[in-house]
Order: sequence, then structure tokens, then C-alpha cells
Amino acid sequence: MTRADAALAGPGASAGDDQAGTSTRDRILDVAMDLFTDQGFDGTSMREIAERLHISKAAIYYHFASKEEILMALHMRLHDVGKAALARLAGQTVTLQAWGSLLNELLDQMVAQRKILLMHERNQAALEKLHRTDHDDDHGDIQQRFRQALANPSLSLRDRVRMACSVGAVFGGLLLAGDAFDNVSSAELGSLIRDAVRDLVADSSAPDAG
Amino acid sequence: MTRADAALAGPGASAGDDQAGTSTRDRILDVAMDLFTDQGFDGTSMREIAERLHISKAAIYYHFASKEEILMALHMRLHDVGKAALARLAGQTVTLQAWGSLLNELLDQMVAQRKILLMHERNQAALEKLHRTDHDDDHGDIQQRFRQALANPSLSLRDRVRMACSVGAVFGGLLLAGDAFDNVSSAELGSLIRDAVRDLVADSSAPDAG
DNA sequence: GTCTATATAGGGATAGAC
DNA sequence: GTCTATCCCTATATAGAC
Repeated sequence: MTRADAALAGPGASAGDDQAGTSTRDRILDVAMDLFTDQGFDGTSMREIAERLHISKAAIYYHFASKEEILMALHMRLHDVGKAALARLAGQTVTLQAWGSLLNELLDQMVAQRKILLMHERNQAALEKLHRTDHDDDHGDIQQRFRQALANPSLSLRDRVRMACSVGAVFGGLLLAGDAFDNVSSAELGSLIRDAVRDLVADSSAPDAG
Repeated sequence: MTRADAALAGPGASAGDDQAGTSTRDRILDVAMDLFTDQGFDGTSMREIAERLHISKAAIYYHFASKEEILMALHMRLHDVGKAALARLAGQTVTLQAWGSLLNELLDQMVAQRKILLMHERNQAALEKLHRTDHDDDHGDIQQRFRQALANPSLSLRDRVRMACSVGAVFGGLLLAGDAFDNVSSAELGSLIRDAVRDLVADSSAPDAG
């Protein structure tokens, strides 16, 4: 019996660490995150992960039952962050203003987690497949909820487009620049993006769209 | 000898078509675009593409020498669009205002090409590998130029972040909503995104950042 | 906890008939 | 221009020794 069998049940701590990694498990996750981001999930083999850590392929299977379980563990690192915030929105209609303040609250965490955010953005296909396979998870997926809000017919089209644009703006500021903003402090980058988002969700009254 | 040998030399017309596809070659590209978007490049096999078209795997190899050549052909569909516009920026420093008007010009085309834009966003890893392999192309890559502009030290950090955010906003408005905006006309969606971008690049004078 | 095999499957690509 | 059949490689995952 391997550790991987119990891995799904109790994740323990280690979720928030970034440099982390005294444990082999965390080091596997860190390396996998980098490789999945650069080469994609399908473009990365267990052999590559093992080689970079100077361990064997089978050693990884001691910690994770499958390659997909590695991806799932990485997904959970991010998912837990937005979970609480998104729960607040359950049931109620999300206005543009509410959206802005939610984004405002989440921004610091998004800046901190931008590496894993990038991994998500670049592995949408693999992550969707994961969600289709494991439909035993009761987690209302974040993206799904997000799209529900954007489809809400009680909001004006203008506001819904603004909501989508504002999230895109955050992603753009964090991820689109490549390494151009790597030397910028998280606080400063967060502050600048915050200002930009504010301009997008500030209601200068809807002009014509309904 | 197969057609695939000549495919790299002369692409012919067919680049701008969207529903297109009387020719087998175009139908292959259309199907591949959808599958690459949904399942990822690596997650899609030649067998799947062939099956959906009710032709054989080998039939595809008559039109394309490799799977990567299909991806490259799709890449070119989008690349040609931004090429001309980006050429204007060569050499000169790109201000936030110039960035805004460039984006403004490109927006209609981006709306029209949003399907292929989404395919690009979701297959970054495969596309980068493509560019690493084929370094015989003289095309200054779009993303590369874009990141150069964002790294330009003669611009304030604030403006550079705004530039990244504004592009992200366009992507967000076009792609992040899933199918929520599918029923919206291109003209209206474009107009709403345009307004959002204007708010981001409008200079209300830089506050403190340098 | 980590190793060396190995089973098994699937993918990309080619050959050659029609 | 499309087919069938096949080659070859790499990947995931497992078995079992240490």
C-alpha cells in the first residue's frame, strides 16, 4: 500500500506554502506546477518530473496515485482560496458594484497565488477533463459560478461585460506580462491593478445598453 | 509526394474564412480548432480529428505533414491579422495612449476572430514549443513584441500595468464568459468592450507611481 | 521511501494499394 | 485524395526487490 491511497482523504497542511517543500510531496507539487505551466499538463511526463527531482518515476507514484491526482492537488491549492469569498455570493444577484468589491478583496490573494493562477489559465482543457471525470466532488466550481453570474439576465449587458472585462484586467496585469513585472513588489502591483479595476466597475451610469 | 510538402510554401487564400470549408483542408482546420480548444493540442489525437470528419488518419497526412503543421496553420490565421498593426509600432516607444488606439483599431478583428483567439489562449504551451522548434521563421512574434512594450523602462510602471490590464480586459470580455455572450452581436459586444478599454487607458494623470 | 524492471495502451507517422 | 495496415516510440501505471 502506498501513501497515495490516503492522499485524497487528508491533505494536511502545506497548501499555502510557496517555496515550501521539505517534504517530497510538496517538492513534487512545486516542480509539477512549473512544468505544467511551461509545457502543459499533457506535454509533461512523469519521467520529467522525476528527473528534475532526481528521484524515480515510481517514487512519485508512492505519493500520488496518478498524474491527474497531482493536477487535482494543485487545483485545490487555488480553489480553497476563492471558495470562501464566492460562497458569499451564493443565491443573491451579483451587481457590478458587488463584483468590484469582491474582486477588490480577492486581489491580494490572486497576486500572491499568481504562479498557480497562471498554471490554471494554461491548462484549462486538462482541468475541465478532471472535473468531468471526478463528478464526486461537491465543490461548486469557481469558474462555473463565475459564468453563471455573467449569464444573469437581470443585469444589463453592459454590466456583465464590465464584470468579465474586470476579471480579465486582473488576469492581464498579473499574467500577460510574462516576467516583465517580476521585479515589482506584490503590494505595488496589486495597488496598480486595483486602481484599474476600480475604473472599470465605477458606475458612471450606463449610457444606452440594456 | 503529398500536398503537405507544398503547404508551407503557399497557403493560398482560405485564411480569412470562418464557416469556410468546402475544401478538405479547411474542414480539417475548422475541426482541429474546435478540438484543440476543448481538449487541448496534446489532448487531441489525429484519430479524433479524422473520425469527426469521417475520413482516415492518413487522409489528414496528405494535407498536413504533421500535427504541428495543423497548429501552425491555425496560428497563421490569427497572426496575419495583428501583423500589420503591430508593424506600425516597430522601433518607436509605445505610450499608453498609442496602446489604447492600437487596441481600439484591432478590436473589431479580435471580436471576429475570437474563436481562434480562445484556441491560442488555451494552447500557449504547444504554441511556444512550435516557435522554439521552427526558428526559421522571420516573423517577430506578436506576444514577444507585446511583452517588449510592457518591459519598456521609459514608461511608468502604472502605464505598463494599464497596458497589460487593457489587453486582459479585451480577452476577458471576449473569452472569459464562455458562451454567455454568444447571442450578443459582434458590434454590440465590441462597442461595450471598447468603452471599457477607453476607461482603462484614459489618462486621468498618473497619481504617484514612477 | 525509493529503486529496477515490465505490462499495456495509444499516439504520430509512413508505405503502398486503389 | 482517400484508404488499410503497420512500424516505432513514449507514456502511464504496476509489481516486487531493497
